[in-house]
Formats: sequence, C-alpha cells, structure tokens
Amino acid sequence: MCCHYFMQNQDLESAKGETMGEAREENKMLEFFEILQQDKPEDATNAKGVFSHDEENEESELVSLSLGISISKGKPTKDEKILKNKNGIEKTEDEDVHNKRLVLGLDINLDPVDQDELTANNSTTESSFVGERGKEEEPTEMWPPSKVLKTMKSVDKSEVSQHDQPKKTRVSIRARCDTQTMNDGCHWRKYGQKMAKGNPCPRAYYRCTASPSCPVRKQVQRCAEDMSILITTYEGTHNHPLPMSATAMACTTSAAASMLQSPSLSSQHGLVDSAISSIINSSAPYYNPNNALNFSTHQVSRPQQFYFPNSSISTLNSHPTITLDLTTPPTSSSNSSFTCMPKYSSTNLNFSSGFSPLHSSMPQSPWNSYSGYFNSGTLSQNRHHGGNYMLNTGNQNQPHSLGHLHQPIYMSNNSTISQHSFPNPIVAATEAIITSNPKFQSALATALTAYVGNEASGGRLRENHVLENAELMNLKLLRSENSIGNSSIFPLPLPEQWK
DNA sequence: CGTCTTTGACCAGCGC
DNA sequence: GCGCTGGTCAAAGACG
Repeated sequence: MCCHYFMQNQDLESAKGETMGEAREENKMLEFFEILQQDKPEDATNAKGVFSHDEENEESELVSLSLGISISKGKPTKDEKILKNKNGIEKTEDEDVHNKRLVLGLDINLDPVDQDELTANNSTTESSFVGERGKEEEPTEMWPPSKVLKTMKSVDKSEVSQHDQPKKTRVSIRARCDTQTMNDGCHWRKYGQKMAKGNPCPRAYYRCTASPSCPVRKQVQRCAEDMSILITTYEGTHNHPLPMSATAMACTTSAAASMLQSPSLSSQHGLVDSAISSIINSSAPYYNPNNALNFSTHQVSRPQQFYFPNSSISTLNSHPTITLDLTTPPTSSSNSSFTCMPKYSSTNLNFSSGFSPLHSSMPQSPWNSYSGYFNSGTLSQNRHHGGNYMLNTGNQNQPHSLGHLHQPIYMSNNSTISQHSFPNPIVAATEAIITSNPKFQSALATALTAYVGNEASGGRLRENHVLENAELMNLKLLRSENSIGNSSIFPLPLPEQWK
C-alpha cells in the first residue's frame, strides 16, 4: 500500500483518559450557561443553548448555528441513556453526564419559506439535526438498511429536484498530518476503503460511532501530489452530544456548511471570510502531546487574526463542499492550494499560513508543521498599536466574483480593512460582520459560544498552557477597549491574576 | 469473545 | 445501454 497508513486508527485510550477532566471543565461551562440563562429569562430559545436572534427584527431568513447546551432537567432521551454504544465505545458516567448537555448541531432557523427549503435539504439527507425536531424523531436503528436508504435517496431526489437544492453539504479540510486520520475528538469507525480515481492512495470511509444514529461520515484521503497532506471530508451533522474535544471541529464544519446551505449568505463573499474567520478564531487548535487535534477557544479575548485570502462560493455541484485549506504557506500563489481539490469541491477557503508570534511559543511537534491548522491563522499583533490584534473582516468593497468553481479570489492583505483606522479593530470587525448581514450573527454566535464556553470552563482545555502571555495581554486589551463585548458577550469576571 | 479493520461485492449515479 | 466511479455493505480475519 502506497499511502501512509502507519498508525492505528485513533488514540482512543488517551482520549478516554481525558474525559474526566473535560467533564469537569464542561460542567463549569454548563453552570455558566445556566447563569446566562437566568440573566436572560426572556430568551426562551437560549434556554436550550441555541443562539437565536430577535425574530421580530429579522423577518428574513435566518441561519442559526447552534452550539447547544441542553440543560437536561427532565428524563434523559433514549440516546442519552446509552453508556456503551453498539460499537463498544465506553463512556464514563461523568462524560455521559456532560454529553447529555452539550449538543452541537447545525441548527438552521428560517422563516417559513426557508424553513421548508431547509427541511427538504436537511431532513431528507443525512444532515438531520437533533434539535427540536430531533427529539420527536428518535432514531430506531443505527443506520438505515440499504432498502431504506434507497427509499430515502429517492425521496431526496424528488425533493431536491423540487427545490433545486444541493444534496449534501460537505466540509473538506486539507491539512498536513502524519497520522492515518486527524484526531478530531470524535470516535470513528472505518467502514470502507476504495481506490479513488487519480489518486494512488485509497480513500477511507468512516462513520461516527458516538451515537448509533449519528449520520456523520467522513472521508479521509491523502493528497496525491503531497502525501503529507491529509484531506478529511466531513458530511452530515452530529445528532448527539459531543465531547468537548470534538465540538470545535464540528462547530467549524457545521458553520461552514451552514453558509453553503444559505445561498444568500454565501453570496456575500466578503462576509464569508469574516464569518469563517470568526468561526475559526473560536476553534483554534493547539498542539496536544497525545497527538490529538485540540481546539482552544479563548481567542476572542485574544483575538487572533485569520486571513482567508482565497475564498469562492459555489453551490453548483450536487455535493457543495467547503474546503478549508490549511496547508498553504503565505508565499504560495493563491492558486497553488487548489491543485488537488475534491471532486465536488465548490468552496475554497485558503487559510494562508503566515508567521505568528505565537509560533515561537508553540511546542515543537508534527503539528507545528501543521501550522496551517489555525495557528497559521496568524495572530497579527500590531506592536505599534498598543498590542492590538487585527481581525480580518474582509474587504466588502472588493469586487469579488462569485459562483465560480475553483476560482479562488485572493484577498490581499490590503483587504484587512481599517486595521489602523478603528480605535478597536475588534469592535470594528465585529460590528461590520453583524451589521452587514444578520445571518452572520449566527456564525459569530458559534464562535462566541465556543469562546464563552471555554472561558467559563477556565479559559483552557487540557494542556493548554501555550499562548498564555498573549492571552493575558489581550484580555487586558479587551477589557480596556472592547465596547461591545462587555456584559452580553464577555460576561465573565476575569480571574484575579488577569486584572 | 467482543470489537475493529480489511476487502471483495454490490448498487446507484453519471457520462458517453 | 454500457462502463466507470463513488459509496456502502457485510463476511472474514486480526487484534486485544
């Protein structure tokens, strides 16, 4: 076999060993959300951890990316009772407790018209969500038998033709990785492997085993042109609680997918950069000695900057795919990172790597070569502006062409608008995002949810000792300058040592 | 013995 | 209609 299938599938054992700590952290997070909900009793939706918007103010379509925190006070659902699933992945009771409450999904709330469209798109595909509807439709079998699948596909087909909607949204991540798969925090079971055309390396098919009914699948394949690049394609949305270590990736993929599923949203190209930036900011990973891909979510207080010089949106394909390219160095041409795009790739976001001041503090590891993975996102500290960190909001004035497949649009650094003209670029960027399109509130909500949750849990997960200095600096900065992130977005009292 | 991976077979979609 | 390709199934083997 020509590809680099060196290692056993996943470090499940190491993951198990971390669940207790995670559970404690997440319980703190949940306590925080309870406090939040008490503060905002009028927001009934938030009681379920869904970031919703003021519907009165948003008559138009609305996309909500929910990082749901389900405060389970009632009886556990059928899925929640599962302590050991069919595949034998045992969970500790603590893990199960927190899993009962932490729900991540692609929750899309639309006005009636769009709701119908999305129902057709989601419910008939494998992207069903556990949300309100999911509670009523308890799954009864692990995977639909092929006959059922055929029926589903036929239904899907007809409805797709009716609504002219793409079939499934996929999120593909290209990243340098030495291991067989990226450890994204989820438990996967390999169910197939095929040789794909034009690639000497086989494509492996995995399904999520965290829940018997979880529709999420992923495909893993090495890039034919650079074997060190692993292309992981996610499809579907988890319909079960996720371990904390998996929420960030799922958050990112779900949010990215949601933008593809919202045509008007994805049509606003410049904003996509901003939204994705926010999302990724919320889920920047850090190196874990256990070789797991971990995500730290405290960067809103330490607002790292992530540039997305290339992005294009198209939903022409039956499988609209948003590709997050985390491998391209900053000096590469914008086109170079799209030389081996997946067949269905339609949307490309090139997370251009660049030097980050944080790199020097990152532990040396294989994941550092993987610097594209968000630490590539370049925390661009402007030392001449009082330690401000710039948030790339994209240049909304730049005449982007949209809807062209595989035609990434380079957004030069010049497009990092008004980095120096706003007293607080974070405020400016956030306001730009929010005010330009209400739907980006949802994307931002995803980012903020992840951030707030992590801050509530102490601001770090696991061995996250890196970047602390930068974090301290930025927290102070935000506390002194952030005018929007006070009570509603950053409601947590800072630890004493950060004051 | 239970679980997971491997791998050949099968099926559906799509292009010619 | 036929062949190619992607995606999935499921039996068999490997592994702990």
